[in-house]
Amino acid sequence: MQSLKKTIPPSVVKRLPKYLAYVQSLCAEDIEWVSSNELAEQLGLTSSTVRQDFSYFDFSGISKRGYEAQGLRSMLESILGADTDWKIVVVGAGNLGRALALHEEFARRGFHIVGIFDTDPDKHGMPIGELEVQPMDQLDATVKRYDVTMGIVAVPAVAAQSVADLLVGAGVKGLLNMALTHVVAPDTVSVIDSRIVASLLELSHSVSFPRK
Amino acid sequence: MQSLKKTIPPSVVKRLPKYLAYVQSLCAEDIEWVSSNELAEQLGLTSSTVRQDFSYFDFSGISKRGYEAQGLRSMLESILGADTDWKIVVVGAGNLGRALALHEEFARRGFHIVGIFDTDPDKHGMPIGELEVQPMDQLDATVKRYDVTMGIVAVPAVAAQSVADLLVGAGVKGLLNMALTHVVAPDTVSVIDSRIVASLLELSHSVSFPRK
DNA sequence: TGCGATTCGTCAAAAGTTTGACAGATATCG
DNA sequence: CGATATCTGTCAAACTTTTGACGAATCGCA
Repeated sequence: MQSLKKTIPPSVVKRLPKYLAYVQSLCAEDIEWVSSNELAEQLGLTSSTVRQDFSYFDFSGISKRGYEAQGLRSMLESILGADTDWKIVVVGAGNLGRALALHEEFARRGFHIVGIFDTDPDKHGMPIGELEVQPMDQLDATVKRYDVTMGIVAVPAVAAQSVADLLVGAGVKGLLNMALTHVVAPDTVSVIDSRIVASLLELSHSVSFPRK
Repeated sequence: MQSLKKTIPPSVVKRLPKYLAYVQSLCAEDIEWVSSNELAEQLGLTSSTVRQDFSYFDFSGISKRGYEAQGLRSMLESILGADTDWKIVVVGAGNLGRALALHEEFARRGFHIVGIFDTDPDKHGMPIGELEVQPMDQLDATVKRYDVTMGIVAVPAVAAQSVADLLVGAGVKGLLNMALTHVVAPDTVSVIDSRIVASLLELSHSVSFPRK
C-alpha cells in the first residue's frame, strides 16, 4: 500500500482527485500516454507543478512520451484509496442527506453508504433507495457491524458538532462536514469540509471583487 | 461597497465564511464582543492568523475587548456579498441538482434559485419545490430575465464543460462546479469547485495515511 | 491615579507552495 | 547514425501563507 517517497503535502493531495478524474477519462478512451503539459493545460496548472507533484510518489514518466496512463491511474488510485471499498454513513436525512444517499456516483467510486440516520422520529423508517432512515441510537451498532470508516455530517449547523462527536465515538476515522460550522475532532480523525454555502459565499466575493 | 485595504488573498477569503458563520451565531445569542483568541480556538486557527486576516479590511478591534460582533458581521457580509440577494440557476436535475434546488438554506442566505435545467426531456416540467425543470434552451432567457449571476453545474463529468460554456454564454459571472472534472472559463468568470467525491477521496487518503 | 492583565496591530522570520530554468533522456527524421 | 525536438526530473528562486514576538492601547481594580 505504501508507494510514497514521503508524505505528500496537502496542497498536492488536493490536486490528486483532479488528476485521477482526468486520467480515468483517458483510460476510458484507451489513450496510453499523457504528458505533464497536457495535464497542466487540461487542469489549469503549470507543467512544472504537475511534474513536481508526481515526484512525491514512486512513478516515473518517460522523456518524449510522458506518463503511462494506466500506471498513473493505479498509482493515484492507491494513494487516494480509490482502489478500496469504503463503508460510510450519512447523518441527516434532509434534502441534502437524502440526495447524498441516493447519489449513484459514490457507490461507483467505492464509497458505499450503509446507513442514513436522523434525530427526527417522523423520518425513521422512511425509505431512501435501498436504505431506511434509522434513529441515532443505532449509529454505533451500524458503524461496528459494517466497519464504517467515514461519516458524512449533513445536518444543520447547530447540530453538527454533536453529530460529529457521536460519529467519532462510534469509531469512524474520517468526517466529511457539509455544515457551515467548524467541527472539532481528535487528531486521529480527519475532517474535510465540503460546505456548499461557503463555496457560494466565496464565489459571490469573487464576483463582487473580480481579481485585477 | 469597497471597504478593503487591498485585495484579500485567496487563503484569507476561504476562511471568511467560517468567521461569518461563527460571528452570526454569536449575534444570534446577543453576544457583543469576540476576541481573536476565541475565534481561533473555535475555528481551529491561531489568534495571529485571525488578526492578520482582519488586517485586510477596514475594521479595528479594541484592545482588551476584541471585535464588536455586529460590526464584524456586517463587514464580513459586505465583503462576501452575503448582504446582497443573488439569483442563481442549477443545471442538472439529478439527485444532487434536485437537492440543491430544494435546500432551504440557500434562500435563507440570499442565494435564490430561479431556475433548474436539464437536457433530459423526460424531466421537463417535473416540479421541484416551486420550480419546474426546464429544457436547456430556456437557460438564456431565464438568465437574462432574472439577471442571474451564478450557475451551479450539477451534471455528470462528461457534460460539465459544455454546461459551463452554456452558462458562460448566457452571461453568468460565477460557476459552482459540482462535477469531478475541471472546467474552463474565461477569466472574467470565477469558478469554484465543490466536489464532494473529490473531498471523499481526499478523506480516504488521509484515513489511509494519517499524518505522522 | 497608577498597576497588572488582556488583547490588538504589525512586523519579520519560518514554513509551505509554485514557478522557471536547465541538464539529461528518448523518440523521430533525414 | 547524428541532429533536432520534445519531455522528464530536479533544483533553486520567487511568491504566498502562517506563526511568533513585541510595543501600544485599553480596562478593571486597588
